Amino acid sequence: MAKQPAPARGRTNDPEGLRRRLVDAAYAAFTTQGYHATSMHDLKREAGATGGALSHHFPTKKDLGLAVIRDRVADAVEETWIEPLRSAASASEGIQAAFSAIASELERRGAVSGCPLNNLALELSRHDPDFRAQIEAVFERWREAIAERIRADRAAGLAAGLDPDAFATLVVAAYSGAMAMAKASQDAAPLRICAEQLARAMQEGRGSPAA
Amino acid sequence: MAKQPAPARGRTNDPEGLRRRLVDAAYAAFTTQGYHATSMHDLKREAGATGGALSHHFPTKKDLGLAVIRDRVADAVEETWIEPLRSAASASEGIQAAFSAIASELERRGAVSGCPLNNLALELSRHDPDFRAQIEAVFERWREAIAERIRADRAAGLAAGLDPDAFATLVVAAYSGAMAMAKASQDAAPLRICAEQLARAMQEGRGSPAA
DNA sequence: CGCCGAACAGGACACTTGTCCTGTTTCTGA
DNA sequence: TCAGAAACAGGACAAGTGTCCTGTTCGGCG
Repeated sequence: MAKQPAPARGRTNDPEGLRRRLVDAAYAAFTTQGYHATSMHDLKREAGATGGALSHHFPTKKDLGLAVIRDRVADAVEETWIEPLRSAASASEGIQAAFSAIASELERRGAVSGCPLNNLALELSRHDPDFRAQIEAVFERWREAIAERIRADRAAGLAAGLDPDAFATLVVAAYSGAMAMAKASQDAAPLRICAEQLARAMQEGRGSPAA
Repeated sequence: MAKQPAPARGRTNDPEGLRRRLVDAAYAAFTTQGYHATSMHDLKREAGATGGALSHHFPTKKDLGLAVIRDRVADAVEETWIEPLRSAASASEGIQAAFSAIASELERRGAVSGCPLNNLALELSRHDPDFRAQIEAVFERWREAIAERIRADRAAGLAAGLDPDAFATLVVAAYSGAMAMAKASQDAAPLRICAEQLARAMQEGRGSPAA
């Protein structure tokens, strides 16, 4: 008499795993389609999760969005920018390597979804103060990593004409903007062009210190 | 006996006026909150229009979005970038003027909503091919105007070391990216910093022609 | 073994979304 | 003057939206 709604025999509790699948699905969807353009229903389906599970791990959509920025976007910046900068022979080479790797990756996959951080930044910065704070922190970490690398070069006698903080801001801005142009044209050319222009600026900046 | 639903006595047909109010409201909302975050209901209320009127002028939301890009975003780029470039004494001064005017405007109003073109570009480029084509056209017109101004300078013997097209790409990218950073930090500083770095690059580029 | 909280199932819920439809009013041209 | 089209009113509509709620099951601990 009592309803027995499919015993769900194979279920096994896996909090970390399910949470990871949810954040992965959300990261992919938010950074390609956008935050508002992605529905919770799609995420549930993509991650193979039910409403109850989703609600348990992330009570609101905003919680999921914050987790995406903190756990995925920050790592993406770390992986594509900060690590290459660390392992390169100079700031200039590290910057070129980062640009080049991403441009090649875009050309390989044939579509440009844009910079994950930038995508979420423009959509959510004014939407919610918590989002804004998280995003700003990632931008700042990125910028500071580049500036620090330039300072290291200066200590070694390179790039004496560059203002580390100011030029790092330019690098981040040029990359973000170039990616926006690349997304609009669905072509990696703006990235390659900006990389080359930045290289030229750094090369000329190797002279005497700035005013 | 027959229903007489408020005779609406004061009504006067004003197609152009109502259409303009609708596009104005949509431009303001799309560029500050975003396309998907803005509802048709809000736009109706803001523009003082009814569903019938909105549906008459813009059958779908996409039609309204395309009108915003074509009739407002393109004009905004014209006004804030192309005109200043035309009236300046040199490309460098025009670029500085554009950056400076916008940074001052942001500081005056105390909030950074971001570059209208960039906001819509990141949200809609991958959402719909028609949007992407419109946005790409605006980007290209913007970039080409800068390149053309640099070519004019070269013809006059200035900035001989600059590649007009490549540097114009860098300018557009730096501005777009700086605006994204400004939006995330709610501070115009990235704009001013990038403007100064671009000025330095142009100054150093006044030497011998590039390789 | 018994137990209890965490993990998850599955659907109800109220609300909003964009679009469309039927009328009514205004304007233009013949 | 008088159709007839364009401009607009106002609400209906289905299809979603995000969130919440009541159960059921798993897993560790005494």
